[in-house]
Amino acid sequence: MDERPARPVMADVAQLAGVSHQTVSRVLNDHPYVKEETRAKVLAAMAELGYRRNLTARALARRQSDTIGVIAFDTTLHGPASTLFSLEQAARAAGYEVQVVTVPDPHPQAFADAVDRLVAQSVCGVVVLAPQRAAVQVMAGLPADLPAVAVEGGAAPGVPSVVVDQVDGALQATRHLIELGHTEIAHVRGRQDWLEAEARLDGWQQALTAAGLAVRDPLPGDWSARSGYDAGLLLRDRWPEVTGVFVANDHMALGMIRALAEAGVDVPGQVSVVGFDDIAEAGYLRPPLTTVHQDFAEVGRRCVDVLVERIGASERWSTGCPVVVPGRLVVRASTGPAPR
Amino acid sequence: MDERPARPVMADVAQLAGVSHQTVSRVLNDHPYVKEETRAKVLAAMAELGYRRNLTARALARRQSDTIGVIAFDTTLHGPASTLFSLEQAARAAGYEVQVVTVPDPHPQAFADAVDRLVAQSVCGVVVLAPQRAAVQVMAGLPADLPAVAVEGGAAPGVPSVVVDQVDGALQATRHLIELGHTEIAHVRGRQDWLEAEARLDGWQQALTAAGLAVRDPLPGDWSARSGYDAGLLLRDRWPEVTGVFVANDHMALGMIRALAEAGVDVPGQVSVVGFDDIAEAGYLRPPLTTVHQDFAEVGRRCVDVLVERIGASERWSTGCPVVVPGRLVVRASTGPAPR
DNA sequence: CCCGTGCCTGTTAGCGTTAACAAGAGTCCC
DNA sequence: GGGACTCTTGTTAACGCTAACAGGCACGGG
Repeated sequence: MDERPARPVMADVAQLAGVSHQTVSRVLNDHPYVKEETRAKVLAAMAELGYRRNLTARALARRQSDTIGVIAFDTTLHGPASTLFSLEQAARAAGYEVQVVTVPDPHPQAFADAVDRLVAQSVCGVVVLAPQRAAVQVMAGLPADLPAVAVEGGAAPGVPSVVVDQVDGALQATRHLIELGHTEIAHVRGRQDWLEAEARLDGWQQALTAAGLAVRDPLPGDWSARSGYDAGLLLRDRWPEVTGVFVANDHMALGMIRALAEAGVDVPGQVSVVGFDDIAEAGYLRPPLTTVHQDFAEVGRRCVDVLVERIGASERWSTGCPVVVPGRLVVRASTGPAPR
Repeated sequence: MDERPARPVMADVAQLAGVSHQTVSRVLNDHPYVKEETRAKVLAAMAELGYRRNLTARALARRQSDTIGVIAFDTTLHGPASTLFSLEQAARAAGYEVQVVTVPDPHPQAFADAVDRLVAQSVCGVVVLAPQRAAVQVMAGLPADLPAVAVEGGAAPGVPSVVVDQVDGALQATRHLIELGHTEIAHVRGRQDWLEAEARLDGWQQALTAAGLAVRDPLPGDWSARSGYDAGLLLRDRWPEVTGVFVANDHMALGMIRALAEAGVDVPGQVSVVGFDDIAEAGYLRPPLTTVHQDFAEVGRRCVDVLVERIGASERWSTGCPVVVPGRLVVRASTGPAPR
C-alpha cells in the first residue's frame, strides 16, 4: 500500500534519533556543542535511513552553493582540458562542485549569457577559462561581489589571474634557437584574438630584437595541425633562407614538420622547429619535439587556491598581481645547430 | 544609508509591476492564461530591476534541478573530452546545465562517491562517461528512479547506452590490412579494464579468425604514446615477420611508428600501421595515419537525446538496445600493400 | 436569470535546509 | 546563594521559488 519510500529528509532522521532536526543539521555541519552520544545516535539514524542531505535546500538557506562555475571556450583543446581536469579535482578536495559552461563562439554576448546562467545557479565563484580578448571585457562586467579568477586572462580590473608565463616561454624557445646559431628565425602565430598567441609573438619578437636579428611578419595560424602544415608550405615558398621556426603550439609544429618533410627538408638538419605546450605525445613524434612545457595541472590547482581564498575573504579584495606558473623549455630532437 | 542593492527577487518584480509574485512566476514559466498586457508589464519590471531568477529556489520547489550530472574518468583523453564538449552544448540547447565529477581512480568506491555527490545535487539525470569495467557495476547500483545513460558502457541492466561500434571499427581496420595482403598482423591493446580495449581486441581477433590468419597475443599498451613506442620495440624484437599492426588508439600508433622509424623500418613500406580515434592531428603525422574515425560529437548529442527522453517519460522505461554510432575507417598513408 | 465554462489573477502552503534566538542544565567563583 | 559563564538542545522563521486551490470576471446556453 505504501508508495516507494521517498528519500528521507532531516526530519525523518531527527525523529528516528529522537532529537530535533536542527541537531541533525548541527551534526552534519560539524558544529561544536553536540554531545558525543547524541552525535552517535544521529549518525546511526542517518546510516539506517540512508540519508543524503539535499544540497539544493542547503544552498537556498545559506544563499551560497559551494559550486564553482567555469566558463570555457573549447574544452577540447589541450590546455583548457588539462586545466579543467585538475581544477575539478582541486575544487572537490576543497569541498566545491564544478559546473561548466562552454561558449561556442567567442562573442561578448555569449560570454555574458554564460555568466548569467552561472549567477542564476548561485555559484559562489567563477573561473574564466577563455583566453580571448573578448572574454576580458566580460570579466569587467562580472557582478562585483562574485569572486572570479581568470586563466591566462588579460588585465581585467579587479579580477586576479593565474597564468603560465607565455612571454618568458617564447623567449626561452627563441633564445634556444639563437644559441644554436640560427639567425633567420620565423614564427607561426596562434589564433587571432587569443591572448596567448599575442604573448608568444611578443616573446619571439623580444628575443630577436635583443639579439639584433630580423623580425619577419609572423605566419598565420589557428592552432590546428592543418594551419601549421599550410604555414610550412608558405615558409618554404616565401623564406627559403629560414633555418629556425618557433611555432606557437605543438599541433601546428607537427603540421609544419610534416610539410617540411614532404618538401624534402630535414628537421632538424636543415630547419629547427620549436613548439609550445608539450602535449603528451610530443616526445614520440618524428622527430621528438622541442617545446615549452606548461604545467596545466598546477594552473588548475592555483586557480582553486585563489578562488577559495577570495570566497573566504568577506571584505573587498585587492587585485594583486597574477599568479605566474613558469614555463620550461624541453629540448628534444627537433632542434639542432644551424646549418652553414 | 542604504546597503548595496540586494539582488531583486520575484516579490520585487511583482510589486513594481503591480501584480502578485505568482503572476511573475507564470510569465517566467510561459504559462498560458496571462494577459498580454500583464506579461509586458512584468517583463518591463524584470528588465528595469535586472531580475535573474534563482534557480536554486526553483529546483527546491520543483524537486527537480534541470542539471545533468556527468561522471567521467579522465576528461583529458581525446574521446571523453570531445564527448563532454558536445554533450554540454547539446544539454544547454535542451535547457539543462551540466555538472561534471571526475573520478581520479577507477575504483568502485570512487564511482559510488561520485554518484552520491550528484544525487545530493538533485541532478535530474546522469551520464556515465567512464568506459571501464569498474564503472559498469556502479551503474547497476544507481538509484532506480534516476535516469542514466552510459557512454561505451557495458551491459548494465536498465541503463541504456550510446556507443561507437568498436568491434566493427576494429574489424574494418583489420580487414583493411588483410585486403592489402598482410598475413602477419599484430595488435597493441588499450589499457586493461577498459571496455573499448576489449572490444577492439575482439574485432581484431574476429577479422583474423575469419580470414584464417594466426592470432598472436596482443602487445600490452595503456593508450599512451610511450606504451606504443615500447610496443614497437617489443614487436621488432619478438615478431620481425609482422607486416601489419592494428594499434588500439592513435597515440599509441604514433609511438609505434616512431619506434619502427628508429629501428630503420619504413612505414608503410615494410610495416603498415592502423590506429583508432582519428585525433585532430592524425592527418598531419608522418606518415599521415590510417585510422578509425569516431564521431564523438554525435555521441554527446545522442546521450542528451536519450537522457532527455528518459527524464520526460514518467513511467518505467524499458532498456532498449544501445544507440550505436558507426565508426569509419579513414585510409591515409600509414598503410600500404604487404611487402613480398 | 442562473449556471457552467473559459480566462486571468491572487492567496496560501509547502520544498528541506540553515540562522537566530531562546532556554535549560551544569559549573565555577565570589 | 546568586550571577555569569559554558555546553547542549529545541523552536521559529526565513531562503525564493512553484503548486494547488480559490476566486473574479466575461460569455453563452438552457
